[in-house]
Amino acid sequence: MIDAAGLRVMRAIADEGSFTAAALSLGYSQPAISQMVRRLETRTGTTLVERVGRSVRLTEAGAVLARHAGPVLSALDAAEEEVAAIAGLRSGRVRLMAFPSASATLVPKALAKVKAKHPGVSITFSEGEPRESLAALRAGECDLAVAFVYEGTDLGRGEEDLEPFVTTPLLDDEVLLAVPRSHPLATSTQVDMAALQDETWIAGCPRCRGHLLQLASTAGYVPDVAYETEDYVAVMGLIAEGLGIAVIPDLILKTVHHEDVVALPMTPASRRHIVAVTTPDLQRVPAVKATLDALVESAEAAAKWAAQSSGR
Amino acid sequence: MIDAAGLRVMRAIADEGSFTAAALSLGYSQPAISQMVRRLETRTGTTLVERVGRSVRLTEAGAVLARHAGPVLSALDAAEEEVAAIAGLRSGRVRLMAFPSASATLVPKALAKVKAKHPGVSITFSEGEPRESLAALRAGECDLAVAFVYEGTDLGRGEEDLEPFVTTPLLDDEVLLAVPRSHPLATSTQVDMAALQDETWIAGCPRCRGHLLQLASTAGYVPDVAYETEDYVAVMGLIAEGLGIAVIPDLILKTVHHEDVVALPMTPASRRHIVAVTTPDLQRVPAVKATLDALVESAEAAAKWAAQSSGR
DNA sequence: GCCATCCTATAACCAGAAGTTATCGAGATC
DNA sequence: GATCTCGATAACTTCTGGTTATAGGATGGC
Repeated sequence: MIDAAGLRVMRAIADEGSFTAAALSLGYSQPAISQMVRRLETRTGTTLVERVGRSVRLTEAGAVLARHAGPVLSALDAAEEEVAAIAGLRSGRVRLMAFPSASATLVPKALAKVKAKHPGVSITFSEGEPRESLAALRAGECDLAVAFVYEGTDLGRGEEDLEPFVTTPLLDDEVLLAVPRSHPLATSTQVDMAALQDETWIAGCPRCRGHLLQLASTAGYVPDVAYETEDYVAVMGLIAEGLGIAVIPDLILKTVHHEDVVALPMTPASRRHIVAVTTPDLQRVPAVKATLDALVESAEAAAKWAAQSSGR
Repeated sequence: MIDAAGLRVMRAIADEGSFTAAALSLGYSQPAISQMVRRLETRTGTTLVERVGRSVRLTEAGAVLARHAGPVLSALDAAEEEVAAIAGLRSGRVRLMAFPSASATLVPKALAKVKAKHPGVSITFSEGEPRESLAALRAGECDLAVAFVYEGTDLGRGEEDLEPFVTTPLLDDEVLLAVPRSHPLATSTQVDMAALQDETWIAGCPRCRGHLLQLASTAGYVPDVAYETEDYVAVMGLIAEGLGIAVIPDLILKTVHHEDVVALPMTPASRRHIVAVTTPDLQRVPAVKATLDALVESAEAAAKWAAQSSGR
């Protein structure tokens, strides 16, 4: 019934003492004020201003409205400013989730970028395997997830449903075969998956295990998985001791290096795609967008560095 | 830019959890909410709600708006209620001025009526001769004045300018000649003004003095005014002691009665009109209107009583 | 796996709020 | 008494904020 614009007008009249001056101070024309007051008067059913001579004076009811204008308008301004701060990246919060090996380099770099560019934006970060982070995204407990998809597992179908989300490719991570330096194949430049039928295998996380099974399946056999651990330091240790071999993404090999383990390209080549996942709506939230952009930048830098490093 | 309606919608969405439920709770249709949110989003330049599956969830910015809705809306409601109270006569203040002899009966009766009917309305009352009360009315220091005009002095012209005001007749007060019981004319039923050329006069307030001068002037002489006082009790005392005679309005004679003074009708008959005066705007203010109505009622009752009393 | 159901988005439309310019009339000023 | 200023009014335009009707996508039961 009564709105902020009305209060603003009444306050201007109280402050300025005339319709014309109030109109000027609000950037309106004089008749606009005249009509607005009349509208308010019919709405409230009371006289709000007293037209005396060529000036006007507020009645009691009019003074009441003018008096209430202050609190209401400043509260509105506060709300507007708060939203503007979020829109202008002077404020805002992003809840980011990423799988563990992404946390090592990609995420920290991106966080640093955002922090440098938009100090007001706070990012809360937690680790989680793709399955968890996507569930959190779906549940609204997370705004942006860094996940991965193994090449070959159909995007959009299968265990994780990427349908309601938008994915942004970050890195293509080649999956390599990790064997002990003492292994007969350690000197090969390339290894055929089909030639590994009799090996003993070490599997990583459940999804990685699934990927291994799929690779073997395409090659026509079921691998003998002797060990399972999500701790890749442990995996490297196991390999170094000759207890088995494993398929390990390049990105992980870059972080947990072991001198007694060599990594070899495989045929058929296998990759995992590291992607940032969010919803179309959240992607438009400035802070989320900024974080996403930072992730893309960091990923590009990492890819360049990787290319150089593999080049020499 | 951002208004109360928008906040109300955002709060409803936050409370109800869906556009449809919010629409229902606000009495709108569902598309109205949908559009309102979109409008707000384009205005703020930020995503406010996250459309997830068949439900919606507020983003950080959306939550900010919903959070601010409470204070703003309740402040608006308070303003509205306060104005409604004034409009509904549950509140309100009237600044009433009346000339002294009106204060004796007319005004107290009217005040009592208003107080009984609208206990929330407070009336501040002060005495003042017509000149003062009209000045106060003009200056906005008074909402309603009870004044009088002597018949013969042109309404609307002369010393007090009644032009910008609206006047409501209250009583017609006959002006009588007050003489001591011992006066030769005391037994007359009617006295001609022309026959009083050689009397010694007592004048009341300046205006009453002016009226006396005018009456004498029409009768063709200048009266010998020996005493002037605004205190009518004193006037009566002076008359009773045979120090002079006076023209006194009936209403005053009713209140300050003296057994040694008799009041006689005069020819030509002279009256003063007692009126309530206010501005067209103020007359529409409920509390002022109620007080005015009460004055009219009290005046009618007084007139009836006077008719009976003069009848027997 | 399909169908019923529930939710949001969109289109097309409509009324009224809210602004404009142009002009009038009344008060105040010199 | 002429002039200047201020408010009211009229006529018109624009755009906000609603409506109904309908399409489209997600969810959940059978």
